[in-house]
Amino acid sequence: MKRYADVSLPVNLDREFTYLIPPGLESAALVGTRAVVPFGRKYATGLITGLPAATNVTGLKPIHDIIDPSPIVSDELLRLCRWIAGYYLSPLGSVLKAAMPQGFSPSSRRVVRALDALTPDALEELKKRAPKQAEAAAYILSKREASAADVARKTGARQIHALLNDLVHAGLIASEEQIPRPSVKPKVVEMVRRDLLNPDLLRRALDALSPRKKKVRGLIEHLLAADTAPGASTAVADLLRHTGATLTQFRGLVGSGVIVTERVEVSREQDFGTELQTLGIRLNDSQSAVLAAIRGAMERGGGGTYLVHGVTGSGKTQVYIEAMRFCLSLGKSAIVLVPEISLTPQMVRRFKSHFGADVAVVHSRMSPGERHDAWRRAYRGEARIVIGPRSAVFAPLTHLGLIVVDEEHEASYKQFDSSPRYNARDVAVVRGGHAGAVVVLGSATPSVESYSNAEGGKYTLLRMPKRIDDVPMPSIALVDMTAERKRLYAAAKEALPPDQRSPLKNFVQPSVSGILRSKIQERIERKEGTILLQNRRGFAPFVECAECGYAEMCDNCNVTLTYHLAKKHLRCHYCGLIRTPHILCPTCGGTDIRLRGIGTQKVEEELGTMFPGARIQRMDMDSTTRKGAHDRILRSFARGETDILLGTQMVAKGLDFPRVSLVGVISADTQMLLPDFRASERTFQLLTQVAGRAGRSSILGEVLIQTHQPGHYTLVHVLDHDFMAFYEEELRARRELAYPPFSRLVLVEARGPNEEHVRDEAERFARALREEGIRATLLGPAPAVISKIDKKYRWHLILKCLKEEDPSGNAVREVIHRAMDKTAPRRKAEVQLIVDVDPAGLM
DNA sequence: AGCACGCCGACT
DNA sequence: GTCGGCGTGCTC
Repeated sequence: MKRYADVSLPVNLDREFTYLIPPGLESAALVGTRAVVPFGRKYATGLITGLPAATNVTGLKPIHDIIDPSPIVSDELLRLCRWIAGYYLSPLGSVLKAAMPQGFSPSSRRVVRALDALTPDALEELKKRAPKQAEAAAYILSKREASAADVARKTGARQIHALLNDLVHAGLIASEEQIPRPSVKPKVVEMVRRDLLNPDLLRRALDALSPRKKKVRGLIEHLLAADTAPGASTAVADLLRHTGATLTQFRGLVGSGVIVTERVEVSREQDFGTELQTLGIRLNDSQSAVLAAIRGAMERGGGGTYLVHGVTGSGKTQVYIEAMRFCLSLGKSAIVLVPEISLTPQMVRRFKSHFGADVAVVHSRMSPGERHDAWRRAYRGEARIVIGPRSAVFAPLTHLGLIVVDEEHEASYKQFDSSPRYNARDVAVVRGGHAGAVVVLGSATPSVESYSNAEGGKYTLLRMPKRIDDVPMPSIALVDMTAERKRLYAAAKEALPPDQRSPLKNFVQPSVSGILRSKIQERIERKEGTILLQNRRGFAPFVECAECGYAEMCDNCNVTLTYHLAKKHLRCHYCGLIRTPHILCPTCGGTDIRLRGIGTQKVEEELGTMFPGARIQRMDMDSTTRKGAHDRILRSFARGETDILLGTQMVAKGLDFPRVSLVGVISADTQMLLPDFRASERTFQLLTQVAGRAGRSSILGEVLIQTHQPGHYTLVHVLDHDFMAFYEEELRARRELAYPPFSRLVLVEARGPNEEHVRDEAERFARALREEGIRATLLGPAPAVISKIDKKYRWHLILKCLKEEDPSGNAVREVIHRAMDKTAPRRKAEVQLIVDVDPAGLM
């Protein structure tokens, strides 16, 4: 029998702890089960990650309890989590936390109780000596029992534990650690098994009842009349609601043995409804070829990664569905990763219509209970397909045969805001490798990294160059907004009497050009749909004084505030700050405060004046906050009740509406010119995606992109639908500057409220890296592009290591590790040091 | 990450 | 003495 267990705890500590396995828990303490263990002064829940035969640590504490009857993390998943911890330089505990649903690792809470010695007299006495303690004691006395957190909140005490300890030592209160039961429990419903009912018993009970007990008689009659097919059952709650009988009456019948009930676990996942399955779908030649390659790989069973480069409208989803169907037929399970933004009810219905209850969907709007249930259905093998955003890569499925990563280029696969900062696409490739599952990365605009992996032979490239039903690619044209501006300006001057033709001060160019305007007008008349993309929400992203150039800035962040029309206020898109705009310029007292730049709300307003009577719908984060709003907007557009769908990148992803014949891009210049090495790639992807929304049926699609940079290579290649040309040109630029895929990037960020301390930490870390002999180019440390967010200053240090020098990146990670250990001791508490391996962006 | 512990200064 | 506000070190 093993006597020791290594436990990984969900704390930001980069190591595991060894515990004794007490008698009685020997058979329960398995790798992959959760253990409740004493940790410091508290109890914490961690995962058993190993059962070492021996240890040289002394003073071991025993495991307090084992939660799970069997492992909830398989060896395969644990190995994956270990890989993530190593590759992304994050503690295993935080990886496991990300891999499990919320609330799976409860820790104890301190609860204090008033003792008899705590009398009103004693309280009076205490008040003179220690007012703060007295305040806490009074609260505890009034409640008899309270959590330390409650006492802290009520009294505002900073060092609550020290204070409570004093009260404990004075013999006034008692203190203990309470371990909460897991907060989410399976939802259990009591059911009446109608197929197990005994009609004779029911009839006898009915005869014995007085005729006045109408409700109970109704209940029994209802059961007698009911369907008795095998497995037929009714929830007790439904039965009572239906018949009007009370629970007490029902319990009476159960007590006398007339009715038998059973408790059944049910899922809280909401029903999205299903769409009628499109019958008789025939795959075209390239779809069939791609499917055949994937099926072949699954049959061989050796795994492998496939990059499916299929143009927009080439029918990638149908290929995924057929691959999944084949995967299930082999008795294996599948994961489908989808960017959060395209996990629309429309998409969910599509998958559900094919696979029904075999699918568990996870998404960000689900409650903890719903997530828990989806996880459980996958864990128990009831759902063999899990669809979700990046965290779905951790789905607790066994016999994994297929992982699909849809829109593999999407930045949302990379977790950037908390540890572990992993990229789910890359984790999927590794998981597939471990599990022998086939990994399919799909995109119309593959990431430069993935495409180069395919070229280098790491992935197998599969192409789908044509749209289904041979629908032609839309025609794309650029609108030169600088030329347009000159023309409009000249025309405006022309309209004035010759003696007044001095430079026009208040000339404002509309955000919709003349040509785009007339194309929209045509669509409205023909009752076809128009999609307009403007990837900035709000009304105006800058508010400026025309006289001195002052711009309204956020108090907490180094960014301009965006003006929002509905509430007529300024909002920070980084920290959420809201305030009213100045009426007079706070620096020069100027009166000419202008709303500059273009947000979706501004375009919406302009469209309203341009096309009176047109039905315009705006779709962005502000208009889709309410649950179901997203679905409502799209449905209305699909039914032709909306003429123009205007929005941020939400309108670019995965929508499929045959009636759309025109796509307009108001401007992509700001995004294209961002100081980030991926700015061009992002822009190419977004524009190609949105262009793909146009012309999916017999109507020829048309796309207009407005720009001040008509010669930019990104736009030129979007025009030509030429991914390869863009890729080649982008790759040249990346090679020149040694950016990925030629190098590996690690972004180190120091963050904190004191800029000097932040800079010191960044510099100290850079020194430590050099001392440890880092073999990489160091850029910085320097203030980040956005040098302050939420009152915290940010300094960046970028590590660029050539793949030729350190192909696996292990050497560099090793050095970073040592530098972290070296610099951790004297680090200022308020300064955070964040290490981001393979960052999505450098801003 | 919590939390304890120790040290300091302010307050009384 | 109490009460905050640090920095430092530990958690099997």
